[in-house]
Amino acid sequence: MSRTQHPSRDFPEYLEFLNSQQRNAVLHHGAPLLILAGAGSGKTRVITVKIAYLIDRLGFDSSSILAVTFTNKAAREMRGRAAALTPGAANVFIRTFHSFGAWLVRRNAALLDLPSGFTIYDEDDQVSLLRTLYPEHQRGALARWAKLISRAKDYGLRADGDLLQISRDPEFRTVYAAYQSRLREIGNLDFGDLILYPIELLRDHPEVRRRIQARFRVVLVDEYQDSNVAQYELLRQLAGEGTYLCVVGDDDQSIYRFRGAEVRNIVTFPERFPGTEVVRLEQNYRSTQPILSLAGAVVDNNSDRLGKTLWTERETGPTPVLAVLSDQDAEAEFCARVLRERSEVALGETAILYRTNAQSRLFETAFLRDRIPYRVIGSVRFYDREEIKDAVAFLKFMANPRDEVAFRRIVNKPSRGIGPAKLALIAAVAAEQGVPFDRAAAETAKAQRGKARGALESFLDILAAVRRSLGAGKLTEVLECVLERSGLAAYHGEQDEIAGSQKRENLEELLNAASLYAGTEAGLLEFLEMLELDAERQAQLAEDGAEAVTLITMHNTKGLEFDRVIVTGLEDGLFPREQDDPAELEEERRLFYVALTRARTELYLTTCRYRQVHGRTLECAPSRFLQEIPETLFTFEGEADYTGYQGGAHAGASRGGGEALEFAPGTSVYHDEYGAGMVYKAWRDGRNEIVMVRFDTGRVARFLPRYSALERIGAEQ
DNA sequence: TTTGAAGACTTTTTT
DNA sequence: AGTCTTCAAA
Repeated sequence: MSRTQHPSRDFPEYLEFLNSQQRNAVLHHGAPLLILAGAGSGKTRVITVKIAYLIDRLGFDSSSILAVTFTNKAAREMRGRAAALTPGAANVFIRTFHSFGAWLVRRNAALLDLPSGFTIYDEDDQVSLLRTLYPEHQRGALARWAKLISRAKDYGLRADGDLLQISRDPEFRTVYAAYQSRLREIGNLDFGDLILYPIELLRDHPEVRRRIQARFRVVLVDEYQDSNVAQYELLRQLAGEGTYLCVVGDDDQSIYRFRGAEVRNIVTFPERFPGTEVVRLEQNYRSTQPILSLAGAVVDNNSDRLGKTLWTERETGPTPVLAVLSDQDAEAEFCARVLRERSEVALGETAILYRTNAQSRLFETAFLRDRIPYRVIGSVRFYDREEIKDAVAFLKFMANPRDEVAFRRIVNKPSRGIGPAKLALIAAVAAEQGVPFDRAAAETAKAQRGKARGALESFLDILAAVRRSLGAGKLTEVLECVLERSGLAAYHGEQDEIAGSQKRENLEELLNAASLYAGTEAGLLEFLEMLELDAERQAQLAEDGAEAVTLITMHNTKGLEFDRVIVTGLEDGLFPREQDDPAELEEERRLFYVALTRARTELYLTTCRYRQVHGRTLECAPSRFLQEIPETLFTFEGEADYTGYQGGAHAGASRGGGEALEFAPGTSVYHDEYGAGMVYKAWRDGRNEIVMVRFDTGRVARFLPRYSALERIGAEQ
C-alpha cells in the first residue's frame, strides 16, 4: 500500500535494492529467460522479487505462478521471502519437482489408472519390492538394480526405452519390466514415477495439458543445473504457447550428476527454448575477495563450463587457512580449537563441512567432550529410522492394503509367530486371487488351526482396531492406536533399554508431527506424502535453542551461507573419491566450489595425513584439489609444514595414480598363512591396490589387500 | 519359528 | 565399524 502512495514512482521500492543485472532479470518477461546466477549473487532475492513483481506490476494472479525448487527447505524459504514482499505471494504454487508431480498424479490418478491412495516408495522400499520378485538374489545385487532403475527413470526411460545408455546388462530390461509391473499392481509410485507419470499424463491427455497450461502461466525453476532429463521433459510439457518460462541456475554448482542431473539442461536451454534471453548475475554479495579467488582457482580447472567471473565489492578479509593435520582426531581437535579460541564468529554462524555423513562422528565426539553445542544436519533422515519406518509402514498399509512391502514389514514385527512359511502362503493367496493382503491374510487364517490361526487372527485384530480408529479426530490418535495395538511401542521401548537408543522418543516426535493432520483417509495420505517427500532432515540440537555449530555434508549446504566455514577431510580418495571418471572428478570439483563459496568471511581447509576408514588406518595424500590452488591464496597452520604437504612424505604413495596406498613399500605386514613379511613393491591398478610381499620365510607373493587377510604390523594405530 | 552367534560384506552425495 | 546374512540350536 505504501507503494501506491508514490504514483510518481513507477517502481516498487524493492526494486531499488537490486543491481542492474538483477533488475533486468526481474523486469524481463515474455520470451523464456535463463538466469545464470553465480554463487552468492542474490539469486533467491531475484526470484522472490520477480514473483512479487509479476503479481504486483504485471497483473499475474498469484495462483497462476508455479515455482519449482530443488528441496522443500528451499521451497519454504522462497515462500516466506516472497510473502514478505507482497502478501499475494502466499498463494503461489511453490513445490519441488517431486511434490508437484505427486500433486498432479494424485488429482489425475484415475486417468493414469492408479489408485488415489497410492504411497511413495523410497530406495529401501524399491529394494524390498525387488526382493519379493527375486528372493534368491542378495541384497547388494538388488540394490544395484534399484539404482539402475532409478537412473533410467531420471532419464525419462521406461522399461521399453533405450536402456543401453543405463546398463549393458541384457537382464536389466527384464528386471526393470518386472519391477514396474509389480509396482503397478501394488499401485504405488517411486520417486522416478513422480516425474514420469506427469510427463505421460500431460503428453497423452491434451485436455489435462491444456488445463494445466492455462492454470500455470508462469513457470519458474530454481537450481536448474540439477534438473535431470525427465524433469526437463516435464518442463517441456508444462510450457505451452503463452507460458512464461524462467529458469535459474549455475553450471558451476551442478552436484547431482549421480542422481541423473544433466548440466546439459542448463547449457542447452537457449537452443531448446528459442528466443531465450540470458541474464548473468556475477556480482557476489556474500564472500570476501580472498575466498572468491580461492574458489575461482578451484573451479577454473574444470573444462566443461560456461565460464563466469564473480566479483565482489566486499572489502578484503582474512586469507583462507589450510591446516595440515596428522589424523582425524587432530582434525576434530583443530576445529574445536578454532571454535573455542577464535570466538569473533558466533557458533551459529559456523559450519563444518565434510564429504560423507560418516565423518560427522568424530566431530560429535570431540564437541560433546568439549561441550561445544552442535547440530548435525541430515546424517540419518528421520524417516529412514527403523522405528519410524515401522510405524509408517503400518500407516502405508492402511492407505494401500495392496502394498506388499509395507505388509511384510508390519506383519511380524514384533514377532507374533508369522514367519516366512505363513508369509509365503499369504502372498500366494494374494497373487492368485488378486486380493489385498489383509484379505489374503484372512483367507489364509481360515485354513489354519491352533497357534498359527491365532497368530494371524491377532494380526487381523490389530488391523481392524486401527481401521476403526480412522475417520474422526486427529491422526495422532490413529497412530497411537497403531503403536499400542501392534506392540511396536513396547518393542521399541525394550530396544531402547537394551541399546540405549531413543526410539521411543522418535516415535513421540512422529506422534507430534501427526497432530497437524486429520485422522481421516485424506489426512493420512497428506501425512505420508509429507514424510516421504519432505526430506526435512532432523536437526539435533545439543542444547535446546542454544546457538550451535552446524555439521553438514557439502551437498546439503547448497543454498546456505555462514560467516565461517571449515571444509574438512581434503584427502585424495575421500575427496575427491575416485579418479577414474574425469566427469566425476569435475563434479567433485564443483562440489568443492559449492563448499568454498558458502563462506562469507572466514574459510578453513583441513587435510589429514592419516585417516581411519572402516577401522584401518590409511596414509593419505592431500586432495589433488589443494594442489590446484596457488599457495599464495592460503596460509598454513597445523602440524606439518608445506614441504611435507607438497608430497615429500608421500612420494612413495603417489606412484601409480596418486592415490594413497595402504601398503606402501617398506610396510611390515602379517599374513595368516605365510606369516610376517615386508612389502617391497606396491602399485595401484584401477581401484585395486596390488602389493608384492617378501615373507620372512623367503617366500614372495602378490596380494590384493582388498581381498586378502593381509595386515599391517608395527604401525601405530 | 525364533533366537543367538559367527561370518561375510560394504562403504558418497539425496528428491 | 557396523550391517546384513547365514547357520545352528532350542
